Amino acid sequence: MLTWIMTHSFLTKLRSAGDLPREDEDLLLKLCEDVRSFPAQRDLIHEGDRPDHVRLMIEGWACRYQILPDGGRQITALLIPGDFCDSHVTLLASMDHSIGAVTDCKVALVSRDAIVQLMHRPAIARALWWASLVDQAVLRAWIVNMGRRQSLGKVAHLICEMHARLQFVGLADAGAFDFPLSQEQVGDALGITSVHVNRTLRALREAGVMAKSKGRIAVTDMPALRGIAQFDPGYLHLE
Amino acid sequence: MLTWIMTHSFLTKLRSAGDLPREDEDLLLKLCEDVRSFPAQRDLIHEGDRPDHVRLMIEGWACRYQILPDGGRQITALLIPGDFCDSHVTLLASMDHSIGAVTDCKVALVSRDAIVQLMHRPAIARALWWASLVDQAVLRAWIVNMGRRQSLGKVAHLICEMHARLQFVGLADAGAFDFPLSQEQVGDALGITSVHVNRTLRALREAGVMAKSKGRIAVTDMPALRGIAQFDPGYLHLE
DNA sequence: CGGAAGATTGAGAGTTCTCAATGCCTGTGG
DNA sequence: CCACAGGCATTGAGAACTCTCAATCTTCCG
Repeated sequence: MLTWIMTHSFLTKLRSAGDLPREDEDLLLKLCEDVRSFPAQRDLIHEGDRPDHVRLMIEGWACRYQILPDGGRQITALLIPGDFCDSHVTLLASMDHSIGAVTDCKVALVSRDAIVQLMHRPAIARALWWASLVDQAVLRAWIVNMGRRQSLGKVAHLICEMHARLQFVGLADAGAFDFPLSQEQVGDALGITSVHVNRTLRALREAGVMAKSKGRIAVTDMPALRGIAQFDPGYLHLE
Repeated sequence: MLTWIMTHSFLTKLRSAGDLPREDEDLLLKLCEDVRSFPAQRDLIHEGDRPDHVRLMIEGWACRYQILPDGGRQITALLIPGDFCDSHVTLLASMDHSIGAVTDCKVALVSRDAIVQLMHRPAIARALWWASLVDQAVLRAWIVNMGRRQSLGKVAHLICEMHARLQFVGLADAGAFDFPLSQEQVGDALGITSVHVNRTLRALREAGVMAKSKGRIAVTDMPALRGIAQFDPGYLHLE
């Protein structure tokens, strides 16, 4: 599985930043031998921690989130296989947010020193920089989503984005894919109430564009869904 | 002015990432000799452009923004002196958003090649990486702001953030600072209507925490304002 | 079978938007 | 120096969207 994700997911993403020499690929594969499992709900990293490892998602979903003084919770990013949890490690003093496992997860730990080593490899440094820029683009897209769309568009856009990202790492086919977020979690990600998420999902179902059951989504009319979401995948910089 | 901003603003930020050797500072200063002026409203970079320069804000305010198919506009970041406009240049194919001048601006252009050179300097590479991580933290804070606060808190938080950032680069004192955004632009940044921004500003004024006239804000009760905003400056990673 | 978590639904309350109308300030031209 | 146009800011009233607070239903699991 690890080998699979490194070759099909993470490396695929790195390659998007340019060609990666074969020896760099080997180096990366060797570094990720320390893989840990986390159960759903458990925090991978907690706000205030000073992690000395960089974490790479291998399996499962996780999320960045923050808790506000009034108890509100906001999810600021969803992490799927191939995503880095904390590019911060080597530079910022401490985590300004937490990362929690949405489902059971497998995460590869790479030591701080190993990352510093890796950064000396031009191709890898470029790839990590590229990944960071894509993360920024996704954050901007979320801001646009929360600011300029109402619930129907928000939910549709989230579904479109996760579908595109999952498909890119080989975890979704054209029509259906795993989507393990509860309605409560979708609400926390979009800044709306779980009750309203429920009504919105019903509206999307009744519009005939998608259906969700258990932890799985089936998109029945992708063009319509993308229309509702005003979804343009360009910001993901995939291909 | 250029020398001033380089020493007091940008370099101050870079130093936050660690000590910067004196020769690196000189190198940076020399690189920023090509400074251009842009009038308010003009785009510095337009979506779809493939810029071959990195731009550093020297004077004035600018904003990243996106226009949606339905005509809506969302500002995803505010740029003040010392901020980079486009760390993207060397890696991503094209801009996925535009950057517009809010006020008259002065911007330093650094060539792509010069940046690549700079990245070979460990201290500078680290500093640029650090700046990018802080940008991400600000984006996450905006997501939290848009998702979990209502208008009063949103506006208060934006004011607190800009005050902290301006103060860090020496452009604000404890009580007052320039704030050139129109109510329309504040609305575009926060995902609310300019009409509602107006009512919200009035509420803050009537609460006695701040006043805004022309392009200037005077905060009369910072603790109260930060309380309303639930503002915790930690995410800016200043100091 | 019982319990717990998540999903679903209804009804009323609250926030924000829309659409206009009006007021204020500034720069321009006579 | 004044009139006037244009861009913001301000205000009101009703509509639309989303939230809150329960209550009920389903599903999953021990």
